[in-house]
Amino acid sequence: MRYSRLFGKTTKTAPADETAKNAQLLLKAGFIYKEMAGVYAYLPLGLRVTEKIKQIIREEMNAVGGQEIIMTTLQRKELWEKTDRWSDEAVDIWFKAQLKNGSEVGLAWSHEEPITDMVKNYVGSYRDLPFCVYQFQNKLRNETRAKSGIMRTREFVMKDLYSYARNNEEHQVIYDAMTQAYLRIFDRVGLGEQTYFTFASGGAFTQFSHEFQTVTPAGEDTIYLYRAKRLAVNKEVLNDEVLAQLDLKREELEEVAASEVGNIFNFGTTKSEQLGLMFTDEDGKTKPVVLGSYGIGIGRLMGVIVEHYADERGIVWPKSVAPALVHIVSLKAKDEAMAERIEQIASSLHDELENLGIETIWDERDASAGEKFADADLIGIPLRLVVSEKTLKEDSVEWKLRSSTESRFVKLDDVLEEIEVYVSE
RNA sequence: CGGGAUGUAGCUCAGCAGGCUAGAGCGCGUCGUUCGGGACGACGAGGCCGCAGGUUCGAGUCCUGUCAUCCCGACCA
Repeated sequence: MRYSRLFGKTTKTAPADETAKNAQLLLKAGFIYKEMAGVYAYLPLGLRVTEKIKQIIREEMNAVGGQEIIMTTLQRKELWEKTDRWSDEAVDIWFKAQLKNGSEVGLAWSHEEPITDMVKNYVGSYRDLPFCVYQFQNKLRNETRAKSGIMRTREFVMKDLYSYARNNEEHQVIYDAMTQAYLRIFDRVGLGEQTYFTFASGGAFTQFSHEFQTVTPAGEDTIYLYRAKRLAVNKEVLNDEVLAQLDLKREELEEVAASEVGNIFNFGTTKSEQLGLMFTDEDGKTKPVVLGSYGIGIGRLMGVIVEHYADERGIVWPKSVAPALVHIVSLKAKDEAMAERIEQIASSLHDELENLGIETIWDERDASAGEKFADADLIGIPLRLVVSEKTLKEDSVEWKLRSSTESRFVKLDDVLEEIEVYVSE
């Protein structure tokens, strides 16, 4: 991708009405556009990152048997009435709309009810179970106060997976597999170290649900860490009884701010019973299906990655989710022949990398070195290669990782091979 | 939903005891000089001063309303 053709521009100043670091950086770097409070559009660079994150999640969900679908944004009122969640008193974040004929519809804030109702059409026998379906879909939530940039928004893409099992034992096997898959996901996007399996409020169905909380000052939640066991307890459920149950001592816990990047629930059979999702078991008896729900907010996860890795110069993307892996910067030269050679080397390097399937941005603008470096630092692509008079005099390019302050020269003859090694690491 | 603050150029902001034709920096365009960490000069384009109403000879400036944005709190499967 030629930088000069890239849709989206960097800016020197961050918008005054954004204070969250993630949104300031993503706006300055041209990854997102703010449509209104808590509603952001994704530009090419931002979209690439979300697609990388989604692909990682997709791979892990598929690996534990998830099958991807996509539900609808418009939802039927009657389904939510069956579970007593249609009224604004019960769920205060509803967006609702009307059809031309006057009937009310809901705009999806969750898909538990519709998906479970749909599933009824395809489940009759124990032979149809268990299974897991998931989607990446917009959630619309009429939050009274959006905040923290892209961390808490009114419209966002969520991966939500739903598991349907014959009994609690079967459900638990899936639940545990999902837990492991989630840990792999957070590990792969670069947040494994600081993301904790956290005991949280379980709602009406079970004592606990489990959250995946990433430790960050930008987080809205307060959790208590038990680092050695890689566990945490959300403040909302912390009491002596819970501590005893989990075999934790209060003085061993560490209070930190964290952001909830994932949440998994056991719904038991309550919702199935409310909506009439039953199956005939081997013994010929009719039983309710055991339901589990597993969510990850894509935008929030992206925001947390930005918050965690950014430095004073800008964003620093982990390789796994970076919008591109290589950022080529070609510099100007006084000498016309030299300028032409720089252009030619940079251009062919760019083409060769793209042909190898290595996403590359080439900053070929007629801009000063400082400006290009500043933009490269802001955008945060992992590997920066400079092609200039200085480097070509040594038949080299300058190799610098965004996460490091050091740079070195790599011979033109070796650079492709070194990049391939770097990319596959 | 309660409290606080702010709306002036694409962005960051200045403006005033109410008074000439509304300003700066950045960004943008043209030309020239520069050329490895956001260079410099010249010229230029760009404004329903959030919106509506009111007070006044006169409103970006005062008053009322309204909309929007941010922060704190409440809320948060």
